[in-house]
Amino acid sequence: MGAQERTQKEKLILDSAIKLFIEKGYQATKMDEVAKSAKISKGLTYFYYKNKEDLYMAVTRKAFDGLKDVFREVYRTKNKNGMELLVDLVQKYVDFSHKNRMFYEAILNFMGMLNLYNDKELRKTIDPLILESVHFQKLLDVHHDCGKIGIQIVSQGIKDGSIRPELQPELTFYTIWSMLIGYERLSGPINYEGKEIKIHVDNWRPGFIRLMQDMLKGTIQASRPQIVQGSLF
Amino acid sequence: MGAQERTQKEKLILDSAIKLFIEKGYQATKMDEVAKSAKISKGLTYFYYKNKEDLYMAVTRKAFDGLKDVFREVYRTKNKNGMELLVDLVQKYVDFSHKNRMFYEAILNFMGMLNLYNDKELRKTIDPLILESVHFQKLLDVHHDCGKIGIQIVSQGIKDGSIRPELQPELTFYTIWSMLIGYERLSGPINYEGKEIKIHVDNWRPGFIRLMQDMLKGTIQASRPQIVQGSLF
DNA sequence: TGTGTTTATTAACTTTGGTTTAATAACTTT
DNA sequence: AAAGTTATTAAACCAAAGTTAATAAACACA
Repeated sequence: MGAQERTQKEKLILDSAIKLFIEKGYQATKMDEVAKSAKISKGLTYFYYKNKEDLYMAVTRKAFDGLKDVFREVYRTKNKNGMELLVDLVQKYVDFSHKNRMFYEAILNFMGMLNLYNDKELRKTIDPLILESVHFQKLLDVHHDCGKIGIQIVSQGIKDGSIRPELQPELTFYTIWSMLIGYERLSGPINYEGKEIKIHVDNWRPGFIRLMQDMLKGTIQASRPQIVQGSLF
Repeated sequence: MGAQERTQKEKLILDSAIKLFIEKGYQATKMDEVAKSAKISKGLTYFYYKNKEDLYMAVTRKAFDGLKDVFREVYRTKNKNGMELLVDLVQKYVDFSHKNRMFYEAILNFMGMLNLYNDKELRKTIDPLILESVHFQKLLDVHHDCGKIGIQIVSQGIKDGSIRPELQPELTFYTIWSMLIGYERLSGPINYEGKEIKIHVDNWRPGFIRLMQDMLKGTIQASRPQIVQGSLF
């Protein structure tokens, strides 16, 4: 059996895992089920993946590759200035995270691991098998690639004058990214004491983007009020 | 045995769990160990807590109470305008998250659960035992309280003129909070291909706060460049 | 102070589910 | 076709979460 067939079996297992992770989440998905869904024995999944977490890393890698496509797609757009590209990126990023909840959860989980990974002491808490994993290694690259593209977009915005020149592209892009991560985490309809409070994505997003633009532009259009449909109190 | 003693045993178990979670993390901490550390039998931990996750919810509750204290402490400060309070909050929030890594991790995890909780379909993926848990219920309150305080601070800033008046307090505060969440997640020294890239908290934080201020103020001091000590590329 | 009742506590048991193993089948190479 | 390598399975293993059934301690209250 050649490498071709090997990767096909791997993919079969991966697809089964993805299907189940989307349906029931990582924890609730059992290796038995993955194997059953892929119509192989449980043991074989351990031939292709070191353990359950390694399988999850493979899923995460697919997820992050998808996110990188979003970055690339935006970056390729012609006839837009840096600020416009950044707004596009925000829109597409949020869309991605909403349309691929499980994938995005995996990406966030990986970023949590990165935090540990980048700390000499805390790195020890990560399963060494995972650190060796080809998927984890690739994820480091892809994460870095995304950062690189984002920074390029900010740089471009500074060059074309759509972003104020005294900003430092690295810090600025990472701040934008951090906003996005938090935005995604906090957004969604918020329920409290039965009643739904309308800090919903669809309300929040325009204001969020406006705030980001204000932050990056040299001037503020103070006369444009935010659109609000509901109030918290 | 009265309610007094019951809560004392509960607290004993909780403290043991916290100690171990800090040392080795949630996953790596075994219920056996928690019991042993509390010098009781394993079965008894299941008398006081429904299951391991319920115990974790109790820990999370303590964590979020601590975060709420940060919010309250800032809000009580006299002789500062809204913008200054907000900057204080950011500083204290980030300090809290750094000094209480495990607690903050628990808070973020809870926010992830909230995302599921607020979605009719995804709510089903949460263990029903947890949804009933008094700790989970209390967490909904505390989360809400924090939001309330933050929104009050922004409102105050608008009243005293330190934050531009056309901003909507709810959306604005949630945007700030989302920035904080992401900032915390992305910050820390970033290692890539062996070399350490200096997007480190200590570099990033001043620029981060400046960007936030720019976003909220009517005017931008374009002449203050960000302090940068390293470059990505 | 004795008795019934509720609450606390334990040790031993059960179950679940990730991981290993040892044996076998299939394919490759020479 | 024999030897070697890779793929595959069923069954065993085992760690750790969770349950149970029996007992002890506390309590109520007559």
